Amino acid sequence: MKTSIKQVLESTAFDTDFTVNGWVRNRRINKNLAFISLNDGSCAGNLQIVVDFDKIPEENIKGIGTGACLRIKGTLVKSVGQGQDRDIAAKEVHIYGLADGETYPLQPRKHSLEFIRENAHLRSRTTVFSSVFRVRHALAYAVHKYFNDKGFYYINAPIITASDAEGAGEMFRVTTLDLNNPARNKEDGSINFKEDFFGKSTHLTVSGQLEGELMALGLGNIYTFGPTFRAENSNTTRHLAEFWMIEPEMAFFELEDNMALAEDFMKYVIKYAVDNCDADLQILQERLLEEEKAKKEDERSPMPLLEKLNFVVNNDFEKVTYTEAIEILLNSNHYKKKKFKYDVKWGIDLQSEHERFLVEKHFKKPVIITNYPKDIKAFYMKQNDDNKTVRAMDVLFPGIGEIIGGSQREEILEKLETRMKEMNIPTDEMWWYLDTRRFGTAPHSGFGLGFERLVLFVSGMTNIRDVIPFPRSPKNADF
RNA sequence: UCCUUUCUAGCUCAGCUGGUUAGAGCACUUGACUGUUAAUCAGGGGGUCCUUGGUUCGAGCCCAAGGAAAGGAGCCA
Repeated sequence: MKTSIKQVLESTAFDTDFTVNGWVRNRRINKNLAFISLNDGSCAGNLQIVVDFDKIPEENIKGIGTGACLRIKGTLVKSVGQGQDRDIAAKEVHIYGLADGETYPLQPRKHSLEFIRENAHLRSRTTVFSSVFRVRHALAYAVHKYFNDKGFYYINAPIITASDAEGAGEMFRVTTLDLNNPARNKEDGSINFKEDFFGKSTHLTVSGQLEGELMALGLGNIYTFGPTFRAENSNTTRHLAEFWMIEPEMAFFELEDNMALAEDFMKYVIKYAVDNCDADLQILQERLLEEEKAKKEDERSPMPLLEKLNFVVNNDFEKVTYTEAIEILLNSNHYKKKKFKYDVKWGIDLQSEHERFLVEKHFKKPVIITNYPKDIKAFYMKQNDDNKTVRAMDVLFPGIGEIIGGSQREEILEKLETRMKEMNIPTDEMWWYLDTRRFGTAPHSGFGLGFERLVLFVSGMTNIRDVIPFPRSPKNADF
C-alpha cells in the first residue's frame, strides 16, 4: 500500500523512511538543494521534498516543473525552514511523468476560476478545487449517513422515464431513432415513437419524486440521491443542465414533520462538513475573503464562511407562511421606498429579490416559507381547507435562494384528480401514480434538495459550475 | 431567452486621437545563488490582437454580423 501525504503530514515517526507519490505544485531550485511541494490529493496540505544534490545528482530531477508526477523515497525530518514543520529528505526520486511547462496550463500562481473552469480536466490538481471536491464528498457521505442512521432506505429512481407529466421543466429526449430519417406515422407524418427503443417517447428524468412516493408508500421512509436533467436554457450561477438531487419521501409525515426533518437534515450535513473538513474550509474561507475584497462593502457577506456555517447549525430556521411573508414585504421600508423591481401582492410567485430581502435583510437566517397559493405550485401538493393554499414549503438560504422545495402530498384521490384536470395533466398516463391513492392511500411528505446548491453554500463558492467535477450547462459539455 | 460588460503571448493585463517592428509581470528556457516558501537576480525565445465582412492611404483601436465568457434577470433545485 502507498503512503498518502495526509498520513505523512500527520505522522510522528520522524527519522523513518516513507515512499510517497504525488504531483508537483511548485519547486524552487538552488545551487545545492531543490525544494519540491508535492500534493497527492489526500488532503489540502503539500509535503515539502528536499533534494540534496550531494546525494541525488541534479540531472535526476531535470525537467521537473509544476504538474510533474513523482514517486519519492526519503526520510521524514524536522524542517530547518520556516514555512512547514517537516520535510522529506529525498533518497530516491522517480519520475512517473513530466509536464511540459510550455504547454501545461497550470502555474504556481493564482488562476481565475474562469480559466480553471475552462480547463476542467485539470481542476483536481488545484488547491481550491481539490478542497471543493473533498467537501463535496464529505457532504455526500453525510447525506447517506444521516438517512441510514434514521432508518431511511436509499432508492434509485430511474434516469430514463416515459412520464412527461411532471411539469418540472424542459426535458432531454432519449431516443435511438435515426435523427436523419426517423420512423413516421403515415397519417400525419409525425414521429412514430412506437418504433423507438422503448416503444414510446422517453426523456431523462427531471425528478425522482413520483417514483419516490411509490416506494415510500410501502417502505415507509426512503430517499433518492441521483442525477437529474433539465434542458432549460438557464445561464446563471445557480443552474446546471445535469445536477444531483436528494429527495427524501416519508409516509405518515405531515408538513410540520417535513419541515422539522429538512431543518435537522441541513444542520446535520453542514455540521458534518465543519467537523470533518476544517483544512479545506479554511482554504475556501480565505478564497471567499479574497473574492469579496473586490466587492463593495454592503455586498460582502456579513460573516466569514466558517462563522456562517456554524451560525446556520446553531440557530433555528425562521418559519413563516407565504401570507405572512407577503405582509412583511408590504410593510418593509424597502417596499415603501419602491426599491423592489417586481410588485408585491398576495398571489405572486416570490421573486429572487423578495427572497433575498427576507433571508438576508429581514430575518438574517435561513427561512422556511409554507402554504403557498395553489396556483403557483405543483399539482401533487396537498390542498388546505381554505381552498386557496397548498401545504408547500421552500427553504431559503442566504446567497443561494431556494435550496429545498417540498410539500405534503395530496393523498385524496378525488382532490388529486380534480387538480390534475385543472392543470391539464393527463390522468390516464399517470394511472400508476394514482394507484397509490386508489389502494391504501396514506398521508406523506417529501422534499428535494439540489446537492450542488448545498455544496455551493458550504464551500462558499459563487458559481455552481465550480462545485461539480464536470459541469453540464448550455453550450458546454466538454470533458 | 433578455439586459450589461468583456474577448490582445500559456496566465493576468497595458496599448494614447486610427499611424514605424504590439508591450509588462508571471510561466517557459539559459545562467548565477549555501534552506527556498508564488524564492531572488541577469539574459533569451514566445502573438490567427475571438471570427467574418466593411470603412480607410493605413485598423488591436471605427462600423456590421456572428461566436464565446462573466455578472444580473426569468425558469427552478
